[in-house]
Amino acid sequence: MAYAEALTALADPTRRAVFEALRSGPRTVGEIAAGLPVSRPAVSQHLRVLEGAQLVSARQHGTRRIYRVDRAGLAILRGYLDSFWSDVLEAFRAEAEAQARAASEPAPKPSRARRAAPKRTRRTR
Amino acid sequence: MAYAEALTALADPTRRAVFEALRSGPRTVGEIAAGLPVSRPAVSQHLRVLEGAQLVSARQHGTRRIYRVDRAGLAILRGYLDSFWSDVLEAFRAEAEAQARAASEPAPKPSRARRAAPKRTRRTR
DNA sequence: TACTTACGTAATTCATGGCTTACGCAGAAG
DNA sequence: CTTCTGCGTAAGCCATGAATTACGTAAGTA
Repeated sequence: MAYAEALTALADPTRRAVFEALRSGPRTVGEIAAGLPVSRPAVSQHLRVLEGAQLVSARQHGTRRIYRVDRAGLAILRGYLDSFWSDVLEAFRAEAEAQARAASEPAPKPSRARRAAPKRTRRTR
Repeated sequence: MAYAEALTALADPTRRAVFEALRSGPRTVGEIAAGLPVSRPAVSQHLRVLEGAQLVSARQHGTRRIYRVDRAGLAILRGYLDSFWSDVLEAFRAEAEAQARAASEPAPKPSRARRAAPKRTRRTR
């Protein structure tokens, strides 16, 4: 379920901008903040979230922290989307096949019986 | 920039659950809501957001609306991550090469001059 | 025609979280 | 040792948005 953190992290536009700032290579916090319309502490907070999602990692170099993209979070996210993608393709295939099978059958009654009505449970909260 | 909407849409856990409910095939709004701890209107609102992100699409069938995964949004998202991934790999390669070049040089002075200090602009908002 | 089903939409409430300022701390520099 | 730089953290404010209830509507059904 690690992809959840990555998706949450990348949902915010500013945080995505922080992430994109590291796209072309490592940067310090100050460098990242200098290119964005938010304060440096805001960038620090975003970097913490990104780090928690394994999307970035940091190394201390003197008094400055150098952040870089961590491929782990990206790999997790790509893996999730890939599995979803293949599942969807499989579902499409199965659906098309079922439809083709139904078209070649005599249809027991022309009545509009689409689908067995699922058991309905009361939903309140 | 369409990937932004997709990321925003998939950031919410409930909305992700709605999306996942369509992973194995088309479903009606009521069916989706029956499997989730939220009300049916909530599911409707989530589906609207997902539709705006091109992650799902709907077809009317009598009185019910059948939602299914739209591959467009997924493709956009995967494309964004893929391009980011390759950029990151390229940045890593360039960095490793620069580091290897620096290691084989005489190093003009053992002083700790790491990097040219970037122009500092006041940042407040 | 009246009733029921399966929705979408509007209005409202309330929690999440993003941003700021203020502060503290480690490391380099003098 | 003192000063400055670069950064993380805390507290507080405020906007965004997720959920609910109430309502309206179109399409099947009796």
